[in-house]
Amino acid sequence: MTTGTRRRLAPEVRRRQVLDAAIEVFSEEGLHGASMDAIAARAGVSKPSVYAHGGTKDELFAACLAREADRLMSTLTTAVLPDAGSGGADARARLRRALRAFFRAVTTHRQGWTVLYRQASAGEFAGPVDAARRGIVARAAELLAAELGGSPETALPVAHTLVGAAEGLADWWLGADHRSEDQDPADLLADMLVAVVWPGLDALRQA
Amino acid sequence: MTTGTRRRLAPEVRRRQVLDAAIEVFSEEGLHGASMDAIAARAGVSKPSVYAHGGTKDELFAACLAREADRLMSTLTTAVLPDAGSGGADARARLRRALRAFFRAVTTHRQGWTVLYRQASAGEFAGPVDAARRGIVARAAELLAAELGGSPETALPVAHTLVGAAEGLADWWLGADHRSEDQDPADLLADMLVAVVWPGLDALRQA
Amino acid sequence: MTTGTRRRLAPEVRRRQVLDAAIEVFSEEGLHGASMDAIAARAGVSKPSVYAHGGTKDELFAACLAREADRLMSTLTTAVLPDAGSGGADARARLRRALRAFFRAVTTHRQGWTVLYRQASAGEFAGPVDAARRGIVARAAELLAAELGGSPETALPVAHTLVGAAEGLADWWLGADHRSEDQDPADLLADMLVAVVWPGLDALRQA
Amino acid sequence: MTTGTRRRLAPEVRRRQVLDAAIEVFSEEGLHGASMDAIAARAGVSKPSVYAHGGTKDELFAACLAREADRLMSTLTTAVLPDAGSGGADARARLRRALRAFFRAVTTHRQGWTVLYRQASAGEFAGPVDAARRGIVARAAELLAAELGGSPETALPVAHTLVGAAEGLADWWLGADHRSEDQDPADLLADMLVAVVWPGLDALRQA
DNA sequence: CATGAATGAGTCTTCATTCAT
DNA sequence: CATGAATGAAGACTCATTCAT
Repeated sequence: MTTGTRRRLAPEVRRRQVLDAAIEVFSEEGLHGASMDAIAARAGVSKPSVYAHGGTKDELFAACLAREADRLMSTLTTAVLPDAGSGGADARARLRRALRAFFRAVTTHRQGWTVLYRQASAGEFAGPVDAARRGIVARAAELLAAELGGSPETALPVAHTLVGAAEGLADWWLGADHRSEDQDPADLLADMLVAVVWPGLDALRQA
Repeated sequence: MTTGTRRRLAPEVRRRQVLDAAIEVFSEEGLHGASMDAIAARAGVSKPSVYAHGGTKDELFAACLAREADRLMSTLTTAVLPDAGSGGADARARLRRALRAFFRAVTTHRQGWTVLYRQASAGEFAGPVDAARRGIVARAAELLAAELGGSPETALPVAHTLVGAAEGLADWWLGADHRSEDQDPADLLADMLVAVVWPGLDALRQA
Repeated sequence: MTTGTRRRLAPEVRRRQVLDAAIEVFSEEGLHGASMDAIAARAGVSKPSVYAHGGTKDELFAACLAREADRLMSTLTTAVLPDAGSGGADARARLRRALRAFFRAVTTHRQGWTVLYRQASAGEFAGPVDAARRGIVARAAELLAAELGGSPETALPVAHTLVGAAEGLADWWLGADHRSEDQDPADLLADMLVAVVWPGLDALRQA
Repeated sequence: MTTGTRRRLAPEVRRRQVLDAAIEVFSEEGLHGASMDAIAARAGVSKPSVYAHGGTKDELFAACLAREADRLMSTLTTAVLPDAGSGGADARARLRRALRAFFRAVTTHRQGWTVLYRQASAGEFAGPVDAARRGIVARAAELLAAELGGSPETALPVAHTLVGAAEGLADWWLGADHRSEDQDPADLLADMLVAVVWPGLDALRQA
């Protein structure tokens, strides 16, 4: 209808179209608030196509969840990879780099993880959502343990604290108009968060 | 149905019943996921009674939101009131006390604010929800400004960070089974959070 | 609530209050559109009082119907009583007098019969409504038969025609703004209708 | 349900099915009395189909109204078209022809206009209904003005009278059992009405 | 394959009616 | 008696899902 001809696209391309549209609509309307009609319209395809390429509404939501979780996870991992865990004077810099990656992901891709996972923190999807979030936090805990010493398990509450803090700060930045700042927002936010938490983390390490 | 007899109760009592049930169900199922039938059943009244005492679904949700926001707000305020803002050596203790109040509220009343406001961070209720959360954070910013010096505006991002961190830590504690701990969980959590953030905050104050 | 004290009134007075309110509301909202709540509010009493004095909604509507039918019926009868049926040169004058009475009733008491019976010309009340209307037309047929000669049965279609014509003309007058006319509207309308139908009726009589 | 198989039909066909059913049910039960369930059942489709093809209940009712008004209007216009307005000796014949068309339409299609428009002469639809009826009467006034001379405005009350008379007479015929008459009822009714009103109209013309 | 058309199931909301005070 | 409070039943409307083309 949009193109006049109904073009046959490769299945993976269609699937990506559908997922993109779904993420947008889920982010705006919430899990229950989003309708399959709206998703189909946003994707520019018919409703049966949505079912063909995205499956049931629940499956579709789960796929969105998984894709955004993966995206965030790989962003973090990539940012941290180089010379991780060498301890010493650069630990602060490495934390800052990881946080900057997180903030960049979140501020660039607004409708992604942060918005998405909140929709479903209760209800039928509480399980998968929690699992995904715990995955991310677990990864953060591993990194922290490498930097600060100690086992990942003891680092777990600290990781939760850190991720929560980062989300809170990102919320603040996303909430108001900060578009005119000349600095890269990710840099700014990473600096702010490091200033607040690094002294405490450093002290924990030495304890 | 619960009582078998159809008892006449004072309107305020019934309203409380309905609000309590609504908060439970909204917490479990989400705004759109919750049905008025479920709320009526949970409250042990008929659906028309829900409408009579709680109004429309939207009004009911707004009322739940308002009640929990008020509850949390007054908890915080009460905890902080005594000898606030005297600066100096007790600032750390006062922060700890406020955090303990927050954690107590959140861990005691699981289905309260933290769970509730996330349901509606997008969609039709994004506005009210955000406003409520911003109110709480603004209060935190005032307290921080009193302790650390500086204007509430500059304290705002720090407040967001702090609230986010507290929520993250609370999530961790609520997520797994920590019921057997012998210490008061609120104390434990407050100690943990203070350990992470106080050094940084202290440094900010002196800057 | 209106008076502060709930005054005990004689049952008939209460019943009249209720019926008056019911006629108003039924006229404005229609049979199904009117709610017992609205009627109670309009009457200034509580809903159980409406039931106590007016009975079920159906009974109440039937009572309204009956009261307005009676009112119209007696208006007509009264107008026609003096020296009815003397035939001859005054038949035209007597027809005019009856019509004037009809128009006066209808234009004075807008929310009465004309509006009311149309609400229910179909549905559960088709029967009673039709019966009431037929009663009125039958009375008209009797009068016509007395004037024009012939049996009431043969006069029946003529009576239907006449009543329909009167209603149509009344509709016209009620529809637009004719408030500024200096002549009594009932006189005007009666004259108009007589001008159209009398020659034909007169011819019928002689046939 | 009627067909057993769920057949795919052209939208216009389905729309006609739905409109036909709606007119029947609205005629029988009234605007408020009719339920969308009943309309769906009568049409032999599911409720969502009614919404898909007929829209909201209000829209559906408006569509029924419009269709019946158009049908009646075109019937009248068609009947009157040939050599209209030539005045003189045939005016009576032309009036008779128009009335016969009206009566044929009304007696053939019982559940049409006459029944339909009364349902809604008050309430939310008072406006549209009145407008539609006024359209018909205005057309009648034009015709009358062409025949009798004078402007359509002065003919308006006469037109209202005439339409009302025709409706009243039609009511009489529809009310009782006249099925065994050997004459075409439309002819019979037109003759009766012409006998009553023509002399008066003729006199008006010469005045 | 892609789609317009169709539907069963469920949601919010209101109403006529009746207890218990 | 008059009433506020309570409810069973029903109605308008929407949605996720699937045939038939």
